[in-house]
Amino acid sequence: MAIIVDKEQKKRDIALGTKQLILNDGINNITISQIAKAANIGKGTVYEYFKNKDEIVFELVEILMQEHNKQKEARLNKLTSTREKVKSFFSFFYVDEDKELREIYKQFTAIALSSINEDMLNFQTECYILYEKWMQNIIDEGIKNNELKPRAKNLIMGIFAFTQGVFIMSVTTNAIKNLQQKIDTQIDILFDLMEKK
Amino acid sequence: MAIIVDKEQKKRDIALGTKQLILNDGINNITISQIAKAANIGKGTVYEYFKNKDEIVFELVEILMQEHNKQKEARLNKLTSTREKVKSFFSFFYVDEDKELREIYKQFTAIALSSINEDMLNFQTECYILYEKWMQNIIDEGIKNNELKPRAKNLIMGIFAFTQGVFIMSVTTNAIKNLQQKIDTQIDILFDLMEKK
Amino acid sequence: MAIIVDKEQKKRDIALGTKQLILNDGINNITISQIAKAANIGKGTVYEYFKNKDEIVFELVEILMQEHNKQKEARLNKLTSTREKVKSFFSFFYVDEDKELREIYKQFTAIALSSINEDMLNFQTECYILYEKWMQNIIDEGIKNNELKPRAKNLIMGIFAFTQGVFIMSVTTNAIKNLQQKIDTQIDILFDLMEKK
Amino acid sequence: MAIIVDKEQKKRDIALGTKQLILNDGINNITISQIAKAANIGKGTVYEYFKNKDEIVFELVEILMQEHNKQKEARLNKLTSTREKVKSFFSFFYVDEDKELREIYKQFTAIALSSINEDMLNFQTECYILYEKWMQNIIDEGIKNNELKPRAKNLIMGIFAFTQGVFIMSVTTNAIKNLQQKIDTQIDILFDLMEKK
DNA sequence: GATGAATGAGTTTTCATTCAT
DNA sequence: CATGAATGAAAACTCATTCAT
Repeated sequence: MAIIVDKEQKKRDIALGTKQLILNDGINNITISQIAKAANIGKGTVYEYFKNKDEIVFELVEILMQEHNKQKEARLNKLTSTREKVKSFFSFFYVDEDKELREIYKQFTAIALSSINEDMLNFQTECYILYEKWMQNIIDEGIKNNELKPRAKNLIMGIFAFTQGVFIMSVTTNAIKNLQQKIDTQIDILFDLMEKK
Repeated sequence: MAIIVDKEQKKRDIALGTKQLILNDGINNITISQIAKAANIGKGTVYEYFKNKDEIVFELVEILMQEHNKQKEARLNKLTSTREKVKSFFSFFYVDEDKELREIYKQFTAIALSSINEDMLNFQTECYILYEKWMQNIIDEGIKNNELKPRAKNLIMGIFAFTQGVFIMSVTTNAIKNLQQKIDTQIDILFDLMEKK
Repeated sequence: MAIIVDKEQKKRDIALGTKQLILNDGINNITISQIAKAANIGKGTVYEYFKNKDEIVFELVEILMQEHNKQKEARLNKLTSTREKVKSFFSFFYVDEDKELREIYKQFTAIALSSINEDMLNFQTECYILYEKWMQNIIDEGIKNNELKPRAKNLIMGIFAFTQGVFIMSVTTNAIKNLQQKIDTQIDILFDLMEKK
Repeated sequence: MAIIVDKEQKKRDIALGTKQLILNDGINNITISQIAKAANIGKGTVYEYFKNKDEIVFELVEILMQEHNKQKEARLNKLTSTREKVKSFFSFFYVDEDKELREIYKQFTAIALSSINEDMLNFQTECYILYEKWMQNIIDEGIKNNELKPRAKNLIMGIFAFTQGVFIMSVTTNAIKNLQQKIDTQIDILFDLMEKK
């Protein structure tokens, strides 16, 4: 039992050691040698834990995602109004605190777009479902509190696609100057439709 | 006298020859050797026309984009209602006719996300501005025809981000089952708000 | 006849156009393309005049050498004392005026050391003989003028080897700080032995 | 445990394997492939030990230099008269025993002349300083033994430049027929001035 | 289990030379 | 005569993966 825990921990250590490497050089430009060195292990040992480089990145993203979700929850718990909660929810795309994860998310999305595989597809799907449910609960609570009209539920989901899209556009063009404002405005428009006056 | 070659045409030919290669194997998996073979020229000749592989992909995307825009215009001209025009405008993301360009667009976006450079940034920005103006004109016409309320203009622009985002989600997750319906529904919601009854 | 002259002139033009290229990038790093462009002719045309790159360098060195010798003669004619004439003779190795030719001489010597051929050998031999005779004449004149003892002739020739050697050392090590002083001192030592008091 | 390899020894082996290759084909005409084959290793392995071809040549020159210096010392120890010691010291430039090193020295000098770098400059400087000190000691001993006049020290150093220069001339021209005689004569002239009668 | 030395297939890139016009 | 487009051989270099210890 203890050994299994150790093995899991070592996988995490290797993956986490890769984080700075990715941030500095980009996923496509790092080598197994660098990963091994960053984790203070031999090159061959990397293969004891991962089948290939993509798996390491995958492990890293999973770890960071979990971490991020904990922080997200903590941040959300500090807020009371539903509007603020929703804004905080999507602040991932612009807030300085999430800069590193955002960079890795960008690179991970690039991989997903150019060479998706079953595992990544399932992982991304699970993530999406998790966030959708999470958002669902926030909205439900707002309805229960008499903050929002019941039909709010139907309107809010498009915001996922919008934020994702406007983020991609902000990264790949010069046309989106103030991302936070763009996202917040969109949320405000929706809430003006959804809130009970 | 020396052989006179239309350098621009030859660049186009090489780039177009690369298209099937990219569709089959993906940008990251093709070599200059393959590109040369596909264009029926020597490896060295490729370098007479392009500094590196990325430039070829760039050239190809530019050519296909121009082609696509001509077809887009033709399709739009056949339609009369603004609603249908807008739907047609964003049908790029699901219509079978644009499948190939969509695949290349995906891969190009992947490059943009993982290693953007000045040229790509400018190109993508120009594209975005072009499409925004185009859409602007469609809406303006709808307003002029008394089809739409004047404030329609302000509402429609978020649709770019939405379609982009929902497309990415449809490709990277299993959660988006019917992309066309998702996009059309969103457009319908907006038009129900914008149309004069 | 006129055509032959033209052809010779064109050869000279091509070679001279190569000079700046060599000074900037080094003989090993310039291409036929660059040479053709510098001479404002086509790449194929270069081959009408030269069999290969080495021949161009060769032609250039011959031209510059002739030019240099004219200037050398002019400089020497301005001087009266034999000692000053000898110093001026070897000032090639340090004087700012000859900097460019010195750089090309360096690179030419490098070629000679790594891959000498019959033609280069003959050319270098002729150069050496020319300079030896020239120096001979200077010394003879000094003897005729009763400036030098008759046996001076036997002593002076080692100076060729010395200057050549100390120049190579000044270029390939940090140990030779003041090349002019080193050369002049050596000449002074010899003249103190050779001059009639 | 992993295979333990004496990395330094392996570097030496690779470099030494390159020696015959250089002697046969010249530094500029050998490839990494050839070097790998000569050392009975894979191409990639070469890069585990050296960053590029120049480094290998460098390593080889350092090894051969050390070897040479040991032999030089042995030869010198067998001699008693200072004159003979000095002649032996510079016999490197003509003696058959040092033919191979001389060829490599030639090619190394060619590299130094055409594309010197910090490391080569420092190496060559160190070599020069070493030999200068060595010669210094030989002369000092001659003075202590009452063989030479004390001022001998000042005269002898020019011999380095002379031998270097006359060697270069013997290689790049046909004008130097008997190199050994030229060098020995020069040394004799100096000793006639320096020796106590 | 862990290691890291060894590998060689695979890729990019260069450029002197040719030759059809 | 002049050209410059086309070439492909040849070279450097990379790196994921293997495997003997």
